[in-house]
Amino acid sequence: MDRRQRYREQTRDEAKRIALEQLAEAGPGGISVNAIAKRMGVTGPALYRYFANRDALLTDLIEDAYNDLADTMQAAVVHRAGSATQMRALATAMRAWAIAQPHRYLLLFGTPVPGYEAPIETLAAAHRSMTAVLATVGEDREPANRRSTLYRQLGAWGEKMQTGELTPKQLHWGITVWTRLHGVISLEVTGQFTLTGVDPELVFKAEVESLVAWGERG
Amino acid sequence: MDRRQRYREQTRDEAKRIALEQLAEAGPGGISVNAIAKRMGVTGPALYRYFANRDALLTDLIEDAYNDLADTMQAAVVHRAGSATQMRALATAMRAWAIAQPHRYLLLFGTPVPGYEAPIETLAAAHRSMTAVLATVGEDREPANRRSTLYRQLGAWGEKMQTGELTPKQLHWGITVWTRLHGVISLEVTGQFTLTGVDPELVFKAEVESLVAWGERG
DNA sequence: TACAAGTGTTAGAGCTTCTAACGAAAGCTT
DNA sequence: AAGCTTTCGTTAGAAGCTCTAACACTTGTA
Repeated sequence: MDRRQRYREQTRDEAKRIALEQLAEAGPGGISVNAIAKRMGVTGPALYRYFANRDALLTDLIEDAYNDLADTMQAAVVHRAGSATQMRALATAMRAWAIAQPHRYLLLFGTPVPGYEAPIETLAAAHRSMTAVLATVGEDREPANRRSTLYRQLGAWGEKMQTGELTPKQLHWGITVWTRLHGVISLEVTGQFTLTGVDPELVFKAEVESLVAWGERG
Repeated sequence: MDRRQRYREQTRDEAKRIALEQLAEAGPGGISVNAIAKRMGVTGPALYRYFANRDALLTDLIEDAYNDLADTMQAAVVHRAGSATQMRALATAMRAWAIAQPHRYLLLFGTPVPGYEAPIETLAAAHRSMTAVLATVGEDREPANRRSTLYRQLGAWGEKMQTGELTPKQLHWGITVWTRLHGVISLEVTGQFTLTGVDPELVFKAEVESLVAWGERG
């Protein structure tokens, strides 16, 4: 990494940092290349040497967020023993990440930014997230030999993901964990609980315990 | 309703209709007052006689969507007997509505449009949606007399909503139904299942059956 | 018939993304 | 060291956007 390249990285990072602030303040639509440049002390068109266009900047933000979330989830489950413990750690970490930066969570799971197509780079991050989820899966005490369409698709997915010895039932459980945690978190970060007066954290914790109880049944 | 007012309604409706097309094509950011006006055969500023500004137009779209979804859910559970049947009908209707117009579902539950604050008018719609969900709740065979914080908050919410004789446990179940259905639907409409090759409909149906089974246990 | 209300127009300020052309600085090669 | 190439920043400008102001025309009412 020579000098020029390092400087280039710094400029890109600073632009992204400011973009994240704008994102938090005014949503994805509030991110303006022009305004970022102004705050960096350069003119608007200068930034186009660093990002092909506004969409490219957004794509970078999304990729970073994917990786950051995957890191967080992975770190939460590693060095922990027992699927119940791992489940609680994973769930807590995931929600904490989302609550700390709702706009970033919504960048990943909210309204998709138009023109964005998940690039191959995010595949690795998605894979790491899912691996973290699958670490919380308990053992399959009575492997189902039912061969439904869903189980066949799950089997194919498992092979593609190289998940080792996990049964379709376990993979299905992983997806269920994912959808249920996301269900609560998503409604919380979009503010859908505020009208009810019910504390979303308590709802979330109850959902996690329900998952733990179900998981311990095998 | 005199002539002028009727004409005014028509103009507003046409503008909203075109806005929905733009929404489907390019997301919320793709909605342009100017472009709508041009397609209607008038100049840009003319539309500002009908909507105070772009945000007001978006707010109208959101309100309409809220009401439409509430109508759909309400219609799904009414004239049906048995909580399991009602649950399946509600879930199917909710998902069908979301899949048929993902952009509209995301207008409600995706990234919130900045500057939008849920007006009182949507309260009624939210209430009707929740009532539909609560219709699928089975009886509470052993009412918990546990007095946790969550149950106290649920109780207060129930009184505010005038839900009649529903116990906190039943209200909690209603919220759980809501978050779990939303969890799967939300990930489906944002395209998060596509990489897995697993059919979201099958995942959704499995989740519904899991809810039905849990509900029948009381 | 006269007046008021409603609806449309053009002009324009101020913002945006993004391209084109130009000048200056930094690094590499001979 | 001299010269060439790559990189980076500038200004100018096209084309779009939201939204306001001022003006004209049509419609409904007193």
